[in-house]
Amino acid sequence: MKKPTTIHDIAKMANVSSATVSRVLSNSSYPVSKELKERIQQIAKESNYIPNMLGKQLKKNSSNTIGVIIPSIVNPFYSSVIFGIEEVARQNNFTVIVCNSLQDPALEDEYLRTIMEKQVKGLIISSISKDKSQLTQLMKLGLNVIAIDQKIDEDNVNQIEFDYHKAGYLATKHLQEKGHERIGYVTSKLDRPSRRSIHQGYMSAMKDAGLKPLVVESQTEEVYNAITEFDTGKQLTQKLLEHSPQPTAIFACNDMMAFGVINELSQRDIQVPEQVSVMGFDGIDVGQMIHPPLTTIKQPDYEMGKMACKMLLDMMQGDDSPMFDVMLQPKLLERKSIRDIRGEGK
Amino acid sequence: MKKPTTIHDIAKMANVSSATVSRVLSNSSYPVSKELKERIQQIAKESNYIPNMLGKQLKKNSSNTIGVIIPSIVNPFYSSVIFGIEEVARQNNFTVIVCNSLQDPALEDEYLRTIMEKQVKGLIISSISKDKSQLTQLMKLGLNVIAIDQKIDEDNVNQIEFDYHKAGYLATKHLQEKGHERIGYVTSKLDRPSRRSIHQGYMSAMKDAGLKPLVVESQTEEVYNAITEFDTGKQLTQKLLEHSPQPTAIFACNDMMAFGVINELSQRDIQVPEQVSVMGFDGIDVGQMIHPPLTTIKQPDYEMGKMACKMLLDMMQGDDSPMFDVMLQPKLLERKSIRDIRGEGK
DNA sequence: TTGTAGGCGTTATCAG
DNA sequence: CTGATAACGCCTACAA
Repeated sequence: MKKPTTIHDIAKMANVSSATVSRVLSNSSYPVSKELKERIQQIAKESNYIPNMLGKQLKKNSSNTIGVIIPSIVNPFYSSVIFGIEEVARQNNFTVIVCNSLQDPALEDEYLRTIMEKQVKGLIISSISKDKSQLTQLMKLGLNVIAIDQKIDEDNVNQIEFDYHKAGYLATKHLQEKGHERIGYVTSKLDRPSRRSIHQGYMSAMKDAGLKPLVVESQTEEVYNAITEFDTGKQLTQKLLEHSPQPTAIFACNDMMAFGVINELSQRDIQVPEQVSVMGFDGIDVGQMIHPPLTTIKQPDYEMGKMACKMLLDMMQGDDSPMFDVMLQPKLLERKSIRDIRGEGK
Repeated sequence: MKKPTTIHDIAKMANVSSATVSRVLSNSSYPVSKELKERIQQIAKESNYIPNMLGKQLKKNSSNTIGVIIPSIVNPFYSSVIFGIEEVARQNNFTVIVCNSLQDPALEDEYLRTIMEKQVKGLIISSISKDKSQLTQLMKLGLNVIAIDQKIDEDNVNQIEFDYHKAGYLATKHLQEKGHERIGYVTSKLDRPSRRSIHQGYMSAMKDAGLKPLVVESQTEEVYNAITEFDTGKQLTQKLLEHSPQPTAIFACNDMMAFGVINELSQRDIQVPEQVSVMGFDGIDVGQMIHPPLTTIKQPDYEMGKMACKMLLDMMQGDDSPMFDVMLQPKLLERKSIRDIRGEGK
């Protein structure tokens, strides 16, 4: 395991100065005679030269790296986002550092620190912590920030959000259009802006249609966990069914929960969608593999990742054309878990 | 956006040399008087000093970063692995760079290159490319490598694998113990060692029990994609059902495919598990949310990530205690998709 | 077109 | 205990 070759080594071998080698090997526009250029490239190849980015980056004071802080990569929603980010990053010769904050503000801060130390100049974050003081301070030191999913109300932070309100509205509206009037909404704790927005979307749609809302909210705070969501879905369904008259449709705040809803209904021999319709939220793949395939709302997660990364790179290039926040629009994935009950006695 | 403070700035403010500042701020064991130490720490804090790792790392020639190359982070199996890796990495002040190779050897090589350039000294890889020449060359240059999931037959590469063979055996055996004799195996293309091992496990178990194997293999090569697996499951089930007498149990090479199997059976009004039992493979969360909950084989993915990272860090510390390859053992998750048919006329 | 030399921020060696 | 000073690998005025 000998020392790696540097531009100086190559300079010696070629009997030129290291400056010239640098100019050739870094594809500088600086003029170098063709003959020399080729010789140097040749030698570099033969000696398996690998540039040391630390040197380069120290000099340039930037690291061709972007940081991504999200609650948990295990949440398929976020892994799609990252997938999009990573794709764009790679195309631009950037590298991605992934950080799972686990919804823990302390961890989030710790990661922010490491990111700064590593001279990362761009960050995509779905932040959960209330206190944005560290973040704003770091921005003053030159950190470019794009907030995804969870809004950050600070100047110079560009947002790229989902239109949760519209999504909630859209889902509810769709159920109404299929003739449903008693539509229940089951949701995990309304302790995050995104969840509150969906809820509000539901409320607006009900109000606009002159219908009485029926909401059941879970009180347990939890870190993302598929099974928990599922169980919550079951429990909330139980509660919901205590109401009389029973709803003809149930809208769940995420797909896992919708699975729970369907499961609970089946266990009580209530047919979906014959007796009760179910609307999900998220559009995860398995939704189309269950029975009945789940009608749901799809948020463009992968696209969010790509767009976030593009915006971030623009921002870092000091592209001073003004930036705008983006609100990504939801899409209805119509499958088979909702029944059209128009024109029926019910 | 002014220049960041360096140890020199702090040195000036404290009227000491930058050497002393370095010794204090890097927690060196080098003796510094208590009084000075405190003063420097104080000033560092007041001036919001953030160390520049590029400088440090250039000097030390290492980057406190590990690289992870996997086919795709969208595959929940790999996102669990990464989750485990990231956790251990963080605890040891390491940072993780994630690379999606998309099963493309060219991309894999590209990533390897960037990783080396960034002076990353440790790599965890699930490699898909046949040609390991670049990898071995990089190892000579000091790259520490742990291979996960996909075996790499090179010296100095430590393996941490799943026991796919045993897993396949275990699954088949379980079906047999429930009285099944005509057990079909549906699998995606047997073009990877892992898949071949499961298949062989199945074959051994059938042979040991004196039963005739019944295998249907997909011929399409594909990148990981949940829906594709599902559809493949459906198609292969169709084929399988053409055989007579029909199997009483179907074992699928992954859970998504098992979902497809179940779906196809339901569509043909074949009850699971009453008429045909189904065994999955992977243990993804949603398996317990479908109907019937899927009996399956769980590979310890998260643990694999943790272990891989621990081993890698040991390796990088030049811990010269000999390393051993690890074979992680599968576990049967018994749920409701398999029926006990012992003592029946069938 | 090429070379020289200084510096990016940090640590380590060697004197004081 | 503290301080100069020389690296680490690369880039870039500036000079030739």
